[in-house]
Order: sequence, then C-alpha cells, then structure tokens
Amino acid sequence: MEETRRTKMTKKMIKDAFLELLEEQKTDKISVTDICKRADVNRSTFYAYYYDVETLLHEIENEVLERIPVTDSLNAIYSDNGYLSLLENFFGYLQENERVFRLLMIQADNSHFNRRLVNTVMEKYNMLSNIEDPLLARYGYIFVINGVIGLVKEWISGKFPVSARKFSEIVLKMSLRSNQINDIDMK
Amino acid sequence: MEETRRTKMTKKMIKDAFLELLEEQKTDKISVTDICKRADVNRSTFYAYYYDVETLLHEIENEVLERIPVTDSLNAIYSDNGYLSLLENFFGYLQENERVFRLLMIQADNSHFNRRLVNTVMEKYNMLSNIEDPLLARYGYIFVINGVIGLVKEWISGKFPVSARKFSEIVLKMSLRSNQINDIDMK
DNA sequence: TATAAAATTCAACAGACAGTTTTTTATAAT
DNA sequence: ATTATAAAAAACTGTCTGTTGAATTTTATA
Repeated sequence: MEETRRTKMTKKMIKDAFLELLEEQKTDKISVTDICKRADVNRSTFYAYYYDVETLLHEIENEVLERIPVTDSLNAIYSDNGYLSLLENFFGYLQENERVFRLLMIQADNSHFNRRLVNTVMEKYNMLSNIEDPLLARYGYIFVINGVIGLVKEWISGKFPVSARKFSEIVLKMSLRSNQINDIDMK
Repeated sequence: MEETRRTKMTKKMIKDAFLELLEEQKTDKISVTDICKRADVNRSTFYAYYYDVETLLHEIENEVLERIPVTDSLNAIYSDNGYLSLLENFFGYLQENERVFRLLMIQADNSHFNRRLVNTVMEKYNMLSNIEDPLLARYGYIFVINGVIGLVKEWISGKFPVSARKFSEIVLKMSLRSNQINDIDMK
C-alpha cells in the first residue's frame, strides 16, 4: 500500500487515537476496536496497516527514536562540558516531546521502549564505561542505566521541576559516582 | 469460603499452574481458561477464589513479601558490617526462592511488584537516606532504587554468578557512592 | 469532467475468552 | 448415613479478534 497524503492522514488518525487512549489506560487493555472507534476509522483499515496493537506501538516508538537529535559527539566530549551538552541536548528533545515520552515510558510501563531508548542514546552519543572487571563493568552499567531511566521517569512525572541543563548535571554526577567502583574485590 | 485442606490444595493447584504458564509467556497473555486447563480445575472454581488473573498474581506476591526474613535491624546496623548483613540476609532469601522472584521480577516484567518489594525491604530493614535538598534526596533515592532493582534482576538472570555476600557488597557500594551527591547545586 | 485506481467502509463470519448463573456430582465431617 | 459444601459441568451473553468479499468513496490524472 502506498504512502500517499491520504494514507498518512489515516495512519495519523490511528496513532493519535491510540495515544489518546493510552492516556486513559494501559496498552494491553486497549483493543483494536477501541482505537478504531476513537479514530473514526474502520477496523479493516487498521488491519490494512498494522498487524496488531503492538505493531502500532512499535511504529510510534520508532518515530520517536529516529527523531532523537544528534550532536557532534566528539566535539562535545572534548569540550569543557564533556557529556553535559550531549545530555542536555537529548533531555531538551525529551522535554519538547513530553507527551509521547510520558506515554511510552510511564503510562505504557514499556521497559521494551526504555531499553531501546538507552541503546539509541548510547549509540548516537557514543558513550562508554571504564571499569576493568567485566562482571563489575556489566553491573555498573546496569545500575546506572536503570538509575537514569528511573530518574528520567521521575523528571517527566514531576513536570520537569529542574531545567534540562540542571537535570543533565544531576544525571551525570550520579552516574559517574556510581561508576567509581573499581576498588571492589570481585574474588 | 473456608480455608480447609481441600481449598488450600485447589488454590495451590491454581497458583502452580499460573507460575508454570508464566515461565512460557507474559502475564497479560495468560487467560483464566489457560490457567484452569493447566490446573485441571474448573473455571467457576477459579472465580470462586479470584476476581481475575491480576488478583491471583497479587496473592502470590503477598505470600513472597510476607515471608521476607526480618533480622534485628538495629543490631545489624551498629555491628561492624552495617547494612551488609541485612542485605546478605535478604539476598539469601531471594536466592532460595529464585524461581518465584525470577517470574515476578523478570518474566512478568512486574514493576508493581518491584516497587512493593523495595518498600517492604526498606520498611523491614529500616533504611534511610542523608541528603539535604528534598528534590535531590528524592532523585538520589530513585536512582539507587532503580539501579538496585536492575542489579537484582541481572543477578537472578545470570544465575547468581557471585555469592549473596559479594552481591551485597556491590549493591551497597554502588548505592552509597551515588548517594554522595550533596555537592550538587540545586539552584 | 469523466474515469480508473486506490483507499476505505460495510456486513458477516468463526473462534476465543470473559464473566455469570444454574444444576449436578463428589467428598469430608459429624 | 446424612448433610453441608467444594468443585465440576453446562449453558448463556457479550466482547474482541482476525479475516473475508463486495460496495462505496476518494483521489489522481488524462
């Protein structure tokens, strides 16, 4: 099926309806029927574009992830502020797209999306760790990732009580602190 | 309805069947019908005891949480090892009940249970933070909680590559490190 | 503006599951 | 052996799914 102006509009209606419903209830309670009623679109039309609700959710996720802004990582890293401006850049994007991030990260309780988000950010911004013991490195990584995701969810839930810049500082500081764990004896 | 030997047995059949099914698929894909087929119990019987699948899951959660061992917190805190033996105690319990923790924390992707678990542990072991700024304290708490939950999930997934004792050390160290953030300027 | 192509609607289908109710069967306790 | 009751069995309504094929509307364009 071709991607004409019309089909794009129809898909947008479906996506908007889904996000609206997501404001009210969890993903797994949202039926295809619900979505189509809300979107004022026939159920057959839904199935013309999406295999199921999960596919639809996945497409929305993709669009958000693809639009994450890329800054010149190397430049940023070797500047005075290090990762700070990278993070600020990303958190700014997140703030501008509050609704969809809130829905995907919190309302849908979508750990699948959270993982993809982290991977995408780490790849785009080329981030790495410096811990020696491989298991400890893994644990350090996991600790920080989960901590940061938790922080981001809280930042969104609290309606951004601090600026993207300040939030970046907090995230960075907490992450670096808990990465200073090379002195744990893994034997 | 009375809690006789018979009814207890029936409920156990249902719970076991549910946990078995949970090994194979996510919670929201498990139907009452599935459970009853597996438990060899009539669907009406299920509804005699549980409102729905979520209620059943909740009862299983309760049983696990109630059985978390309590040590004498004050004693432990003022001993040489501080929180270490408290954590070791809990992680030992977790290790002994690997299956159900794996199913509840990982397979069911049950952030609801994770939150209850943290609260229960914090309450039972009387743990607290020492950060001044209230927002920063909250963020520190959230960072650590999420980090630790992530670590625990990884520890379970990896089939306990380190002992409960060693794991407690790691968890404690990472948590304390990332709590040393009083120097962030929240203005 | 007519017309062909494409997108969407419509109506109907079988299959699955959720809850609920009513009736029957099995069994534990006294 | 009788009785209370847990459990099973069966039946019913309603909702949702995924899939049809035909009818209709919209869109592009010749």
